[in-house]
Amino acid sequence: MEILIVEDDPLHRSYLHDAVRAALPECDMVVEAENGRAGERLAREYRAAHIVMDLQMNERNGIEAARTIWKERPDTRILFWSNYADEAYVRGVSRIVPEGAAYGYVLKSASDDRLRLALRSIFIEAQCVIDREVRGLQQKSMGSIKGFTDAEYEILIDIALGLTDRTIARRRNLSLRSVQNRLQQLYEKLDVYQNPGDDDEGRYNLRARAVTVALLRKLINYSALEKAEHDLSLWLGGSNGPASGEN
Amino acid sequence: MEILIVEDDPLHRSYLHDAVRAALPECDMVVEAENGRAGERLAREYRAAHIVMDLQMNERNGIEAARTIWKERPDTRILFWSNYADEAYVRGVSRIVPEGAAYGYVLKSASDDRLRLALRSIFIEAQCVIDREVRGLQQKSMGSIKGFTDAEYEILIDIALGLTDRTIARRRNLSLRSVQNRLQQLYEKLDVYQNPGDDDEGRYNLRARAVTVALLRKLINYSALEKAEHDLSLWLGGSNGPASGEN
DNA sequence: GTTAGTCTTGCGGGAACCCGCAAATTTTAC
DNA sequence: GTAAAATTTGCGGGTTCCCGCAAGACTAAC
Repeated sequence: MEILIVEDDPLHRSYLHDAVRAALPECDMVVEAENGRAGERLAREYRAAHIVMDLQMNERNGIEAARTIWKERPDTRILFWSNYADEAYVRGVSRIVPEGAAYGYVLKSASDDRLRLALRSIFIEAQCVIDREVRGLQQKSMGSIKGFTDAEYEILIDIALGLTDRTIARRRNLSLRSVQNRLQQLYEKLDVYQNPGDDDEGRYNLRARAVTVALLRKLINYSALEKAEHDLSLWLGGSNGPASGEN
Repeated sequence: MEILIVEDDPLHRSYLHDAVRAALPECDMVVEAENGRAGERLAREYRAAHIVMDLQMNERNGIEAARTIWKERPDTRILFWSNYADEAYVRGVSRIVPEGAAYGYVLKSASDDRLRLALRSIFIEAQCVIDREVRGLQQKSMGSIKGFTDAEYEILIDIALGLTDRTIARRRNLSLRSVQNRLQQLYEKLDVYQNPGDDDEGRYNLRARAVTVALLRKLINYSALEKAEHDLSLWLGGSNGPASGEN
């Protein structure tokens, strides 16, 4: 069995290496990559079926890398090992995991034991392992309570990018008013309206405020913005006519 | 000689510990803290004169911690050891370093040797050591070329927080029009105006766009926002009349 | 089908934003 | 000192944003 490690921090990389060796004696080869781009390349080169990698890397972040890897081999098993449980990451991951694929999401703060267990569960048993805290977010983001709709998340991204209502309307194929409706909906969910009990003042610019609140709540983060910016430039460049099937 | 290490990642902490032991044989005691708050407490407890710490920690980030530590003992020598060279961090640090204090700023990507040298320079020679890349940013942020004025940075923060023009005017003791002037100035420097050669469309909401561009350029980042949000709530709470001598 | 619910769209208006213009003020330079 | 440069402020208006109201459209359940 071979395992590919994708992690930019040398210390964490060697820690992971040791952990893999210890947890999986049946593993006879460990390959390391120090960023997403190298990770993709090595995954292709070695036909890697077992990968453990960080989200948040410089050259190419984990979500991007995982997406192309899974596009080429949907049965690859990937364990995400990340510092944070930002909703942006969790949403990003569960957006790209293929049907029926085995994957895991473990926080770096987890104990050695927890990591060991996750490694064995995924790579031996082909079983999904998702950290408790992450699990919580997943529930929220998907379904029932207090979660953000895809529509709401989408428009959040759009105003975070700094688009005007009109541009958003064009991009999402909506009328101007619909865009504004979604915005109001978003403002409500983010609870951006200042407590009117106060003075009439202390007012916020709702649009800008929404973005900040989302950032502070970790609904979006730097890499989500980075990706969104990239998608946007594609859309702008690509004869902004028919919506390219960006999912 | 005693040294206090403030770093939340256990791996990095123990690496630092080893590095300190190796670089400074004259050091006879190493104390560790796992976040900014604990760092402040231990610094007070041990009257620490030599500290090496991370920026970006959960409980209380490095800049906050350094500020209170330096407020109590301005001659404390602090080596900042950080992952990133965001302008937000660099600006934040150089904003709080006391007159004549010795400090350092080394990136985690630096070699063992570079770290060793920095440790000795600061704690033995009382000499400032700032990483090349960081140095570049510092120049820019301070002085001559392409840098952002304090005024510009200030208003950037304000719109990032989602304040209206009127609220900003009140907060900074300016007229409405002056605020808008500063905004235009900021838009210009951030180069937010879309290329007019294109279609008449693709237009941005300048205010929101400015914030995103600043984030992507790492002029501001999560912890800067967090601090700004905190300052804002102080100002809002504190009978938003006379500007409290913040900073 | 009908009924209720959500989503979309248009209209209209008040508020906020963006900004050119020009006068008043402060800062800087010599 | 005086001149030049940068900031601040007011006015005015074009644009965009925020949103209440109300009429279609589409879905879901019975």
